[in-house]
Amino acid sequence: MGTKTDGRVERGNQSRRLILARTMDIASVEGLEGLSLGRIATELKLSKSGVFALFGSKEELQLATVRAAIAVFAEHVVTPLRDLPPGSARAWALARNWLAYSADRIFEGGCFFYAVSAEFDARGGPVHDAIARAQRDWVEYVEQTLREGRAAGDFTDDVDVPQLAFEVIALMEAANAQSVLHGNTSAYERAERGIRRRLLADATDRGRGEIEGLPA
Amino acid sequence: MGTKTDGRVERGNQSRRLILARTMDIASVEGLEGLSLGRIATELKLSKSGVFALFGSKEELQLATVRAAIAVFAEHVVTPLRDLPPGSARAWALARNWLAYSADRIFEGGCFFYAVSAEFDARGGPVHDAIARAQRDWVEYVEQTLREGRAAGDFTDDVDVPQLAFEVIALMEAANAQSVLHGNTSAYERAERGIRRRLLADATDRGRGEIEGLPA
DNA sequence: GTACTGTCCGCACGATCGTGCGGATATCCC
DNA sequence: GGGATATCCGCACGATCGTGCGGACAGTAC
Repeated sequence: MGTKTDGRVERGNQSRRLILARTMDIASVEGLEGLSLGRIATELKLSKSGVFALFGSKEELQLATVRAAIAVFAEHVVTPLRDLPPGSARAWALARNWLAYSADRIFEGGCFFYAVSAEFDARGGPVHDAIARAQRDWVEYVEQTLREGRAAGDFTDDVDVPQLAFEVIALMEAANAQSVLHGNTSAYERAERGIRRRLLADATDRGRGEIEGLPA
Repeated sequence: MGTKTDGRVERGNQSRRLILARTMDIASVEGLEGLSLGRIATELKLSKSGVFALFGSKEELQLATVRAAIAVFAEHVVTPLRDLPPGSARAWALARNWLAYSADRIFEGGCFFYAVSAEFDARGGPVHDAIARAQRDWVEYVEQTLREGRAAGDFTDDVDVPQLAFEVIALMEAANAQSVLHGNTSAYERAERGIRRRLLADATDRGRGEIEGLPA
């Protein structure tokens, strides 16, 4: 449909995008509760009530920030795999993408979801639910990637996919946590080595070759 | 020295203990920034200025909370190992203690340090430093345990101790994270299985026997 | 043109925050 | 006994918080 773009709405969307770009970075460092309408307005030279009006409530701003972060995450970690065929090499690339996403500080405070998951994990409410859903979707995606790799003959038939996904994700998040907390990058190498070995442990000869043929 | 107990400071210490018992639980759920003097005073039926006076500042209260949590952590995870000789069985017991410490919700929001590390990892200041120090000490303790296990002949001579410690800790924290976020306990079994397998991978025949002889 | 709608602002509100001060009370030292 | 010290309180302060209201302004629909 040639829905004419409403100039007013478009201007609002631009403001929303500007705000969310900032709130994602703030939340990755200080958490979603650290967001304050007054502070955001001051930093971006907007009025507090203007920021408020664009989202309706603080909670809605937090939810919008989570949704925006999901899009950024997907863009950096998932989308680049677009053209890779299923297999162990794809799983390996997924892990490397994630480590790069964390190490490159796409979000100022490292992985956005590590920060906000720990903040909201033990609470209730819509924000917790949105984060929990995102985390579940991510686990599901990793498991899906591994299952496809098994179907392609790169992982053994009796591989425990949820177990393998759990361990791979654990190593990734630990690398992010240690790196952000101590400001060093050695954890990424450890995670990479651990993940590589863990994938190889459940790989078939074919799957092993797919991984080992790639640059370390 | 027969330092007579001053009734005044003893009373103060009792109040401090009462307060810290509450702040540790609050912080494990809502973070150290979620602590508010007014709220604590109301919950414990104290005056806000009284709570304030006992710690001097909010930051000092946060630091005292971290110190108290370190003591609780050590009591549940480290102290029970007192009588176990060095070896792979000791390392395995350490991991199981940690998983029990998390699963039993010694702190209301799961592992205290997972919550506050994620909260303060990307910030500066004394609280960040205290948390980072605690984390470093913990990693150091795990590595020490593994080194002693190697010296006892339970792990291979060429075991990469920091790498092994990193992976074991990663699995523990991932179990805590997933369990608290989603309210299920299956992650603990996954972590246990993963840690067991990971320890066995670097164990000698002797070390393997030590672990496998124990109840699963 | 008029009527409507969405963005954005200025201003004010009640609540809560961390902190400081003065004093009441209890305990210790001499 | 008197003087010092530590706990704990009531009260008030300035700051910041999320939220609501009324209006200025711009773009849309007719």
